[in-house]
Amino acid sequence: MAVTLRDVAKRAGVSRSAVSRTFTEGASVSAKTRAKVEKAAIELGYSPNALASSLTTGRTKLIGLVSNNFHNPLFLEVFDLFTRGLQDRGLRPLLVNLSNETDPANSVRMLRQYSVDGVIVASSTLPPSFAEAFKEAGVPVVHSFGRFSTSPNVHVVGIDNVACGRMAAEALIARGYTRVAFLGGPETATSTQDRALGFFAALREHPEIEASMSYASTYSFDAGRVEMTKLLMADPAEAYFCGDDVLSIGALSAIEEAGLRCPEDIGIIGLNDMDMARWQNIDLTTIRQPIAEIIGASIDLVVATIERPDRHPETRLFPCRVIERGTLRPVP
Amino acid sequence: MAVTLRDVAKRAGVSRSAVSRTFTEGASVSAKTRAKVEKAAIELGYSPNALASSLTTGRTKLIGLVSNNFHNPLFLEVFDLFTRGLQDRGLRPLLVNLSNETDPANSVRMLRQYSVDGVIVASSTLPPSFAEAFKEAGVPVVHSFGRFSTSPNVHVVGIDNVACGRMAAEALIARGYTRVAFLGGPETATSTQDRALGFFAALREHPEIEASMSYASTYSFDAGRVEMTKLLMADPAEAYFCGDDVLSIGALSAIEEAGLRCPEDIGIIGLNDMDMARWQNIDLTTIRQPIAEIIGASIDLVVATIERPDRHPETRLFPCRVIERGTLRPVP
DNA sequence: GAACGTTTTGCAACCGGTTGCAAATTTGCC
DNA sequence: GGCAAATTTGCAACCGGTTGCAAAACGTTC
Repeated sequence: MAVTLRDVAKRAGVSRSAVSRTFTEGASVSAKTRAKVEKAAIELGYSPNALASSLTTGRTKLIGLVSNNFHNPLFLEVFDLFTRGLQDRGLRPLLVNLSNETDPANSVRMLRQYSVDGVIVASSTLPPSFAEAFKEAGVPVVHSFGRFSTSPNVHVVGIDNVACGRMAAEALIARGYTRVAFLGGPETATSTQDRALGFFAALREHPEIEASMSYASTYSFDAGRVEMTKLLMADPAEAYFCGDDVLSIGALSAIEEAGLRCPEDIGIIGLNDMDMARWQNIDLTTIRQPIAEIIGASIDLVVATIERPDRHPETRLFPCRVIERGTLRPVP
Repeated sequence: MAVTLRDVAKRAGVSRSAVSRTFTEGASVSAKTRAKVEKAAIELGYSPNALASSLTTGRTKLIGLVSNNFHNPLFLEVFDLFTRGLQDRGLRPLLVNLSNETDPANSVRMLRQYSVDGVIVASSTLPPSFAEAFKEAGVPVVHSFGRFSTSPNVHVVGIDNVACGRMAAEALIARGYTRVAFLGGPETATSTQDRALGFFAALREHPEIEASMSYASTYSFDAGRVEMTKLLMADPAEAYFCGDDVLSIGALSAIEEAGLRCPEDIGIIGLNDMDMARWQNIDLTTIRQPIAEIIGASIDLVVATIERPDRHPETRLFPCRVIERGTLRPVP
């Protein structure tokens, strides 16, 4: 069925090497044989077997794309950008859905079996050790949306979540809120931990402001709604920094359901600026995370690491900024 | 760096064949050598190279997952289910993002280079010819969410869009609307064409009901909002069947923006029942498309076709049903 | 212990490519 | 046309596995 190198060689009347060389960049072939080979290849509908060649070259152009975020609409944008970015560089994404798994062993084994050239871990909830497991197995790896560290063991690309927490606090303070709160994602998510850190650090400089904190069980609409409903029954704060946009939207829904209005009764600021945040019926004030830049840098970094595996681990952080929309009252 | 069959064989003091056989299901190895080999394999951290073995076995366990829907939140659910479903069967998804490409030639070539065992085309907008190109290239293929045909050339799994259009019309009629309309997706999408067909077929049996139609430029929030805004400026219908949920949400936003209420002033019924449709601040009445079943069947079918490539093309359709929520007035 | 049937084993060829090397061809120059 | 240098070519070995086949080892039975 499949047409191979040998078939083309026979038809073109040349050796197999000649055929191989016409399909390898920068190999030594005369114009004449190249023409013969190309003609035969087209006639037979030949295209080289990438996996067979990987055996000798050691490169598959396969990149493992590992994620556990298949319920946050932001990640559709993330997958879109990753797949397009990889394709543009001639690389192929092998997608791994972690679901509830947190042990890297299986993923490492599987991706090594497929000899991926590199791995991108795209998750803001997995611990650094997850990506490190790939490094230990000798697989070039980049942790996208991962936890910032000054002395990282693996490449990390993302944002400074501590700074974002601080930025959120300052945005609330600037708008004159005096009773604020952080409604975080899951307590175990590194992103939530860091955002809380920054949020409360900023507030420590403003002792006059009352602050509290609670956790949603996941980064999801339902969890945000449930948690906010609970908060509304007690004595809610004037404004909330929500762990991310989808959590914010859940909270907004709870507020509306309770017959309250946003921002008149309660303010909300999210984080991510996912596509949906600008939908007019949501119109969420949020902190933009520059995902296109993060993803571009992640791909660049994994490619660079494939070329020089001993490259020193690096952290690349991108600045975030507040996107002013309709869920916080304006700065006075 | 990488540890190979030969290393394990040497350490275990057996032939390479013996090692290969201990890792192949149902091969003939004595308990004694198996134990020796496994011990050596663990000590060296060996796991077999899936791509090398694919050379002789002809199976890579790689499945091409091709889609052009990276902006519709429904497809995050779709990718989640596909990746999990494939993983559960020991298969690996190689993701292809079509973006604006409609010519299958590139995808076919690329996926053949990677010797995928099969391909799943997940799209409700691509024409049947797209999936057929894979079949012609000898690659087992299933078109998920594809156009229903009584004499298909390739396997199709999805819903009967004509029947859904009819169901939508009947739902509106049953609720006493007398001026209705279809706000479709892009005119070229097969799903929109078929839904329109069914919608107007049902209305032909009710000549007393006024009906009209328009197209949104894409299946997206913005397109739905823009189109509905335009419609509201003229003389809008009492109720709209929108091409899908995300279009519906855009339309809802436009309605709200115009100071109108739903369902009091205008009714909306969507299609898909994506996760977001049940969010309380959206609460969209819609027609549920059973995506988990569709995806499960698609995987089963591609696996079956890999085993018997000459399998006769088949259409598997799953029934849809109306999910009653808050954007249509109740049945009297 | 011999004869026989079963398992298990290793050899060697193969899957579809790549690549170092030496031989063959071409090119440039006088 | 002759010669040296440069380019192109094919051979053969290899990448990391699998597998048909014949030989070797094993287990039974008498």
